[in-house]
Amino acid sequence: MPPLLHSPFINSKFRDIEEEIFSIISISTSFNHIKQIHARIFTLGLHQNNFITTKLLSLCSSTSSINHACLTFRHVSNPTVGLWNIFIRVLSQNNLPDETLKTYTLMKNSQIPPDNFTFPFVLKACAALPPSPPLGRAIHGEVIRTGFKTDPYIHNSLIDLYSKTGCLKEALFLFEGIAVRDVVTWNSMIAGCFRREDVEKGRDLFDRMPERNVVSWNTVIAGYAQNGKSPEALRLFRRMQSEGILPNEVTLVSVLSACAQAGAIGVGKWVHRYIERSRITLDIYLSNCLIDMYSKGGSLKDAREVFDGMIERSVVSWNSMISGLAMHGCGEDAVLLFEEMEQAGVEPNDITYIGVLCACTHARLIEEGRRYFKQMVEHYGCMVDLLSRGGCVIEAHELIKRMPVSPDAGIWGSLLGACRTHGHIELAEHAVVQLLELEPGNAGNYVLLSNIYAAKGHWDNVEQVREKMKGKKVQKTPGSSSIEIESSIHEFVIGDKSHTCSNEIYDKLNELAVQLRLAGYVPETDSVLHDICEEEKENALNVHSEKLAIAFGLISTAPGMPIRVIKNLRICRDCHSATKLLSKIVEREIIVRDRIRFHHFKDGTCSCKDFW
DNA sequence: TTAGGGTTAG
Repeated sequence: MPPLLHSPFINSKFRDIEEEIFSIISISTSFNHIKQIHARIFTLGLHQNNFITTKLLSLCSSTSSINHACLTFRHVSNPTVGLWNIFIRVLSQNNLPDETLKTYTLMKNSQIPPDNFTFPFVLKACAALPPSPPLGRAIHGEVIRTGFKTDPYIHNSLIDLYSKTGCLKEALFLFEGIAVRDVVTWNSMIAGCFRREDVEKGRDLFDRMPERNVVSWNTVIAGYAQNGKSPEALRLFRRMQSEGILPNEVTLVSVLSACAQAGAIGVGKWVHRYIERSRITLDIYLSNCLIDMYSKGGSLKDAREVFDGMIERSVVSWNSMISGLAMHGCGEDAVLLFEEMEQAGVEPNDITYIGVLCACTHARLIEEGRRYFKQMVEHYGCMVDLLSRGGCVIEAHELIKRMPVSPDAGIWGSLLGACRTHGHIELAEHAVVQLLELEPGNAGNYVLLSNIYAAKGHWDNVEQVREKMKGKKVQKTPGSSSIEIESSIHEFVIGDKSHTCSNEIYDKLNELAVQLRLAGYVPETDSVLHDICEEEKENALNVHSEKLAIAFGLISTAPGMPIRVIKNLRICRDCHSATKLLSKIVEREIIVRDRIRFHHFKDGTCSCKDFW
């Protein structure tokens, strides 16, 4: 890089020294430039110059040269309130809440009273700190004492603070309490509602707001996506487009995340093409989302293409690709990629380890799993899952007992799931007792226990569990399956007759049932929870949501086209064996994504090799 | 100089 300050062009053009420095700062882009400029400022004795220091601090901020910003600020003997504010802004915007608050205290100790520009950044820092409610309230008190509570920026910052720290009531109180609300006020409040999972309230505000900008749309689309309501997120995205609002990078990140959740690869591909032909930068967030969308949509090849094409990768990029490979049963490739990641010097985090252990679980790499586990003692939960699903239920339980920390619900859940597969009633009851203490409202735990009793024919116990569920007002998550046809998501629940093509779907199902029987299919009725007769059990199995989605897929797509179905829970054993046979009968590849992994059914077999 | 929206997991 050429030395900026010795450029004859610059020296001759700017006689006035202050103006020269200012011009150089305005064209500088790197830390190297800053060092040169700073040396010159010192030589010329300009380090007390407020105007120049202000510009230099802003440059430090935009190049993330925080240590240099501290150095610069420390050399000013009597900083003005404006300079304090800029320094506080640099710290706050660079995600250093502790330093921000320390500097704020230092400012007050130097007898410089804060002004309306100080508080927004101090409040932002409060929102980023864990013990923030009391701290935030203390600063709120100072805002009131100093008479700034009506400042619109500060008011918005307070709403944002309370909504980010879980005090939605306080945020709403402030929101309701002002006469003039700008678009930021509304956006902050809506984001707060979605963050606290109050989707209805967030939507109500969004519908009522007088004027919306791209951030408003992004907030509500992200809100739905993050609350697991991807079809609504995608609907809003379509509405946003029909209203002529141009999406930006942030919009598309949430849209892709919704596509990944819903397995909507058609919409996802459209977004990918949109990015390529628009002015949107394919940044690291977007690339990561594309990887996730393609792997969850069933196209590992496209995911890998995006990953391989990335110039810069974050830990999230590696995690998404590793989990993608694991999800598709490519355990060895996932492990290889993990090793590549370590060689690239990227520090793995807990999510990486979860991905790697999942890869070992799905590919039966028990020994490798044990080896990696030694590197990740804190990830006991995954190890319990690996052992449990591999059939080593007792060993898994022993491991839980040996754990140096209290096992969480996930660990007991893994053990319970394995007990179901391997029929360990006593251990299952033990796991349920632990689980119900940790998460009394989770219906899944009751359902698993009930399934174990049902599989063993202990109907009295099934009834007891059902009564307990009723008594505690626990509701089971209904199983549902969805399929994307021409960019629309069609969702089915068990016995669903609400679809407009319902008659055709049931005709197809009946036709398939006959073909299945002829091919030697025997229903696995122990997948049915209820205490009903065998024939009724068969009927209940026939109308499972995944079967409805597959039947709809068959009648809505051309012969030979693959069928992709997304299920919110695990695929049941009966649907698994029926789908294997179906893939052969109808000569189609059927790809089912369940809650944990993919099943690629082809020519009568499944990629999971009946182990999942 | 001043506020709001983004990715990966069992």
